[in-house]
Amino acid sequence: MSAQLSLSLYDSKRQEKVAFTPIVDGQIGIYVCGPTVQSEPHAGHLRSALVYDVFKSWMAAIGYDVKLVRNVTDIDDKILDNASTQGIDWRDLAKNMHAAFDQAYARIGVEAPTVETFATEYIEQMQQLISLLIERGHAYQAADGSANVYFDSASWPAYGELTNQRLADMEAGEATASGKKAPHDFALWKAHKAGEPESAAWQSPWGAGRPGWHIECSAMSTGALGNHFDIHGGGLDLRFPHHENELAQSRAAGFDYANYWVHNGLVNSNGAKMSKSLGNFVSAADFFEQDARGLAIRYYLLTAHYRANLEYHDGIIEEAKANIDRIENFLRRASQHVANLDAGLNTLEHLPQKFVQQMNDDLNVPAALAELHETMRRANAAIDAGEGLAVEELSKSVVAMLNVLKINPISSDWHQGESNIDVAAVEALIAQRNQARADKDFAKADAIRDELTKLGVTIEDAADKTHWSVS
RNA sequence: GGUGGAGUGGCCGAGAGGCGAGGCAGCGGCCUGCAAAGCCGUCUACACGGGUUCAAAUCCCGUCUUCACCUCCA
Repeated sequence: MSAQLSLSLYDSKRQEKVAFTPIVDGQIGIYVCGPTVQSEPHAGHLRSALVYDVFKSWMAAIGYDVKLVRNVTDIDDKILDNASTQGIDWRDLAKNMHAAFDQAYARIGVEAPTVETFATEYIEQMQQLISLLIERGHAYQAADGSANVYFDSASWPAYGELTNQRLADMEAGEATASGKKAPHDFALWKAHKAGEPESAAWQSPWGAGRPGWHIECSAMSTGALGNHFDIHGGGLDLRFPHHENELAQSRAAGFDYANYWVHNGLVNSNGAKMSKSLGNFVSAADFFEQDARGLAIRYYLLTAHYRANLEYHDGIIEEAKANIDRIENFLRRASQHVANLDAGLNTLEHLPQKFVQQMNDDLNVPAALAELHETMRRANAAIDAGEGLAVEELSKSVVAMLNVLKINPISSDWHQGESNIDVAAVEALIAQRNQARADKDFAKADAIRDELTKLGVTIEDAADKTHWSVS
């Protein structure tokens, strides 16, 4: 039985872990809600993007042809507001923020999705979808004669099926505005408002305006993957109303839509969801200040299961760095015993069975990391015991696991960052120190080590030579 | 009020009826000129109260606490 047959996922709609079966054998189409490019990325954006990146690479590792579609919401109230506040064109704000996101993703090793869709490039499809919904009796133009078009939630009895809620039980919200029939009807098309830039309005059968948020995703996902696709993902906070509305309008339009829904947990700080008002907000920039290289950030973001919320506090990136150091130390040690360890080992044959099982079991990365550490421990012990065959096998397993998770510190993905260390000078000092050690002049040896420490150089005396690294 | 979660050792964090996940920090030891690295050991935890069972952190009932969503949110 091949590994790909045993992949299981927690489907948030069914609310249970289920065996995954693709629509087309050997292929997986995933749509995931990306960010609204209104301001700089934060810790949560990074985690979300990383989760689906790991999904994608794991599915590819076990033999699937994966098409990952991630959208960019580049037209939205907040974008217009923020641009207006900053006195710049909203399109420039969106473009700049999009670049900031891309850069942050790249720094933690998140690959570009197979396809990236932009809301502003799907206006045509959104309008067609809205027309279809009106035709089918599931949407209506506002009674006040404005260009607003709403989804008629009462016309769709299954509304609430994603999150197991009934309209009657939900909080009523404010009074209905702008010609809405019911409080939970949501905007498909929003009429252009006075004061908003002309560039943010598109002509439509209902009048000038712009799309509502939910319809964007229905149009982009089905546009890129077809009306029936495998997996829809996004942050836990998007389940309601965003995904519920997406599902309702897509089904009401006659689409099968997604077979599985997955939701990633949030990054919490002080036990609560980050927010600017609570003062527990962690930006991507805050992260990179602590780890310019990005690898420890990636490691940290992988330490919790993707569905669980992940706790952030000061020092936790340092802790992740300690793990990376341990991995790096191991690789340096192992490479003295095993040739070509840094070769592209990521095939299933080198992965421990337990690791494969854990990854297949709803992407249990923390448990897979436990297997990584366990294997490193055994490999270290084998090195101590001089068991060459075991050393080779275990070391290759370690490298294969690191490559699958893309946390291999010696991979070219993770350049050390620029350093102004004078290599020749460092090596000269080390040579002097080793001479002093040979002469048993330990006071001098220690003085040189202190000097190196001041330069930020950490040394390690092995049997044959002294290794050094920049901290 | 509704919906979905969570409470695990100093911290992070898996697991989910029996076999002490793992990491970080700490402590003891081996090794080493000393460090570092590594290994071994140690710290043996599952909110509370009942119940089921030969056996419960894991199942059942109840209680408490807490988070998310129902407004934009990854």
